[in-house]
This record gives sequence, C-alpha cells and structure tokens, in this order.
Amino acid sequence: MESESALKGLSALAQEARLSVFRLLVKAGPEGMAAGEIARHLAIPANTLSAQLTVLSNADLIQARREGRSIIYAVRFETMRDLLIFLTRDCCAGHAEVCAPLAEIALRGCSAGTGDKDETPARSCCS
Amino acid sequence: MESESALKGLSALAQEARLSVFRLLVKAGPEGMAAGEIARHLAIPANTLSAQLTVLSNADLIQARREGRSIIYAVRFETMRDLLIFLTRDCCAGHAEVCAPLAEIALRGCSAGTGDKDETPARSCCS
DNA sequence: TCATTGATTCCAGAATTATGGAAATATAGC
DNA sequence: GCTATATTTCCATAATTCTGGAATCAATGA
Repeated sequence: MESESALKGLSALAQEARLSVFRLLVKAGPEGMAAGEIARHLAIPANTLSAQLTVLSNADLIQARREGRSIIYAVRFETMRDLLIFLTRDCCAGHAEVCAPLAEIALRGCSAGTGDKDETPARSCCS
Repeated sequence: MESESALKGLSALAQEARLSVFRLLVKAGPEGMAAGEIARHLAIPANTLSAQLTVLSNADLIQARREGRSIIYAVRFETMRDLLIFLTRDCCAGHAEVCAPLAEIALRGCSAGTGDKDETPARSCCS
C-alpha cells in the first residue's frame, strides 16, 4: 500500500461515527450488516450514514452487496491489513519497543479483545 | 488506548503533509529533527508547519524539546504503538488473515522497510 | 399497478480544518 | 542593548467535510 491509499484509509477512519461504523462491522464479521441495522445500532439518520458508508467504501475499507431490499456492508480485511502493515513499517522500522508488543498482540490475536465493556466474546483464530 | 485518543491520532495522521512529517520523524528516530529542518526537507512554510506540528503534538504522536534556538521534534513511539494496538485489536479480533501477516511484519520488524525508493537502509531491531 | 420498505442521491447550510502573511516571542552572539 | 536566527502565535481567507431534509431509486408483495 502506498501512502495515498493509506491516507484515504486514515481519513476514512478519522471520524467518530465512521470509526464506530467500522468497529461495528468488524464485530459483525464477513457476513456484514445491513445499512438500516447499522443506522439503528448507532442512531444515525439513514442518509447521513449512507454518506459515511460511501467514504469507507471509497477507501476500500468496506464492501457492499445487495440482498433483497437491503444493502449489506462488510469489512474488507485485506485493506485494513494493508493499512496496518503500512503504519507498522512506518513507525516500527528500527524500533523494537513498537514492533515487539505489536507482534505479541498480533500473535495472540483476537484473544485480547477490544477492551470495551459491551464487547462480544472473542472468537478463536490465529493458530 | 480508548477510541477518543485513537481518533485524535488517526485525524492527526490523516493529512498528507502531516503524514509526511511523521514519516520523516520516524526516520529521524529518537534524536528527532528541528522544525526548520523539517520545513526545508518538505518545503513547507514555517508557520504552516508549526500548525501541523501542533496537531501532531496534541495527538501525543510527537514531542518537542528546545535546543538552543531550535525546537526539536521527535516521535513518541509509545503513542504510535498504542494506536497500532488499538487498530489491530479492532480489526484483527477473530481474523487470522489480518493477524498473521501483521505478526510476521512486526516480528521481522524494520528489516522490511517502507517500500519507498528514497528510503534509508533499515536499522537492525526486533531481536 | 400500487403501496411499502430499505437505501441512496441531491443539495445547501453549518462546522471544521488548512494555509500563509504579518507580528510577536525566544535564544544566541556581539 | 542590538541584530540575526528559529519558531510560534494571531488572524483572516480558502477549502474541505459534515449533516440532514426532501426527493428519488430499487425491490418486494399484494
């Protein structure tokens, strides 16, 4: 990922509502969640949410598919992975105090959880 | 790191000039770089750069110290580490396709480089 | 075809962020 | 104290982003 895409991704996530949407979609996993359901969850007007989903889509962080009358959004994990790798290389290069703890988190992976009090139990992964 | 700090960090990095400044400071390492030198490197007017450095400082991503007439800025790696961990937990939870490659990068650490053609040789780290 | 539901687009006003000229502040050397 | 250098603050303008009402589009079912 070059810095232009990274910038798009960062900008997309750098807003409260959009970060919430993204976090919700991460929880929802590959099956995703319908726009309306997201709107209900986060109490955002449909048209406002739509604009925010467009920003996330343009950054390639999420992906839409139609299912009946609903449009289902799901995270594109490859993009998020690439963004994380970009940032890690940018700030890790030469600095063990960043690399090491991050590696540990990534290895332990999901078992760590998000720290939210309302979080759902983590699934097993990262063999 | 809670989402408010993460948001600050993301916003700070979500701008072309600021991302460049940050990347430059990462390269510069703990010794940091004087504001004027940054400005010369990136061809940004001093006062504009100053505003951008303020944003990065407020997000705690960089730290200033005075040295004679110069003010030296250096990356705060703990903050960047926390931001990366926040993002990793947010998007890695349950998804090996994100965790695994990221863990590998973090373990190999700096040896990977940034991919830029003008990058300096990576230093050894991450034993 | 018509009504309903789910979602988007259009648009304009509000809010925030970015930029840089001019003036001010801080340090150093003479 | 005076001058030069390094940087910041003040301030106004420009640019961008955010928000939501109203209208529109798409799919479903009767």
